[in-house]
Amino acid sequence: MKTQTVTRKSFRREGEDKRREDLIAATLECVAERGLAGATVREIALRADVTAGLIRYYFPTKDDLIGAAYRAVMNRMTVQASDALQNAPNDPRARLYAFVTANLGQPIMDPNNLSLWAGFIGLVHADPAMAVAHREGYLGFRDELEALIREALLAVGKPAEAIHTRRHAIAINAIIDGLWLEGCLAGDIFADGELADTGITAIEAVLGISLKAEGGAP
Amino acid sequence: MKTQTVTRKSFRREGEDKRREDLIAATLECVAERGLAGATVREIALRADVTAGLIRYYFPTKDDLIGAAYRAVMNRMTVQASDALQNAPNDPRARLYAFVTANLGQPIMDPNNLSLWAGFIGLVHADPAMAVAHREGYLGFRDELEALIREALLAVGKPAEAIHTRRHAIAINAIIDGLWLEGCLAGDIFADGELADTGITAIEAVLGISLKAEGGAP
DNA sequence: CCAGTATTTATACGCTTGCATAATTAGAGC
DNA sequence: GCTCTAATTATGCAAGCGTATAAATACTGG
Repeated sequence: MKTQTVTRKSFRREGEDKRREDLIAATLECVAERGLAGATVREIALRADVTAGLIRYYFPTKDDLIGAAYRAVMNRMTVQASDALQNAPNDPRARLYAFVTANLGQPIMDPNNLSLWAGFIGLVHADPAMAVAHREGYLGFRDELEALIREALLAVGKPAEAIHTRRHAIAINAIIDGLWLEGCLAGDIFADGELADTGITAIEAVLGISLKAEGGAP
Repeated sequence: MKTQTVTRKSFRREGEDKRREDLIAATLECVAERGLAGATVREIALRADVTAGLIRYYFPTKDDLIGAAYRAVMNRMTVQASDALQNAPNDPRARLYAFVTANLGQPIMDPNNLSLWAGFIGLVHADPAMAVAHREGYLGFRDELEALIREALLAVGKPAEAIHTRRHAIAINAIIDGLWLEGCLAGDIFADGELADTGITAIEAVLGISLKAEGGAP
């Protein structure tokens, strides 16, 4: 008769996609709470209720997991912004308005997102693969923004040549990024909606059109 | 007769300030080249041509050294921007112009600076001491900017009440931060001076005044 | 219900890390 | 030139890291 001296952790088998998602989610939790350095394989495994060895079964190396997590964050923010567009009215100016305010409010403007983003950005300079991942995300965002800007300009009968819309996209992207940063880092010193409001006002000034009321062109 | 079996590293005693500066400089090198994770006490000591133990003689803990390095970076950027102000003409609008372009050009807009900044920002959320250091730097920068904005507005006879200048400072700070970010991350895809130019144009639009030519008020 | 396999656990190894502490030495002051 | 002390080196340690690999187990298809 054999006594059960040690008990092995019971477990359930999960689909590959589910596990990957869980592991990425656990990684994001770690980074958000304790910085990139706090995202150790053991801590990640603990949060995912899994043993450390399993991580390597799904991700060849820890850096692969980290990279996947980065892409997940960026993708999530992109999707959230796109969702706001889906629910926006059909008017081009209203769509640009919705896009901007979505990026400057919850859940995109969140300290956790910034921690994640900053931790990864710090690696961009050293890791070429991360650099590629980042550039793609940045250009994708800016292109989407530029399209919105063009349509908004055309809607009020303003010229919208590529040379100008590119410049506008660069500037407005900067406004969004900058305000997003400020809000993530010190959201408590701003009134609710103040940053989104500030962003809209600044963007209206840059484009020379109104985004809220009717009638922008003279 | 005693043979010299092992040779001990020869060294010179240095002043406390000099050593601290050297150690901070070595830290910044490490972070810039290989990210925050690459800044280990041993690597830092190597670059400073010193043994690892000495670090603890000047900084109680590694985090203290990291924090000091962060403050040094921010301070350096602040000083460089202030230098640009010193050499600027006395006209308020020219001074704001100089401040903006200085922050959006070399040596402030540099990938290394971003790596350092991002690495540290990633810690802000987890480490209260870093959070304090950051907030002080941020508010200091914004206050300086707000003062420049007020003077520029007054110079052209525009109203410059605190409620408005604060908003302007928030927006323009965002423009500068956002463009600085873009330039640091992907400076190669922009023409020389393009970002500074874009920034000036956007800021002029936000304030409704010209910063280059004479005569801004109607 | 049984076998086979993909998934998961468990264990261990080698390395690096930050930090402590003892031994040494350069340089200042008398 | 001697002495004393503060600055520096050298050595070691315990903890935590990522990764490798073998053993165990839950599920799938027949």
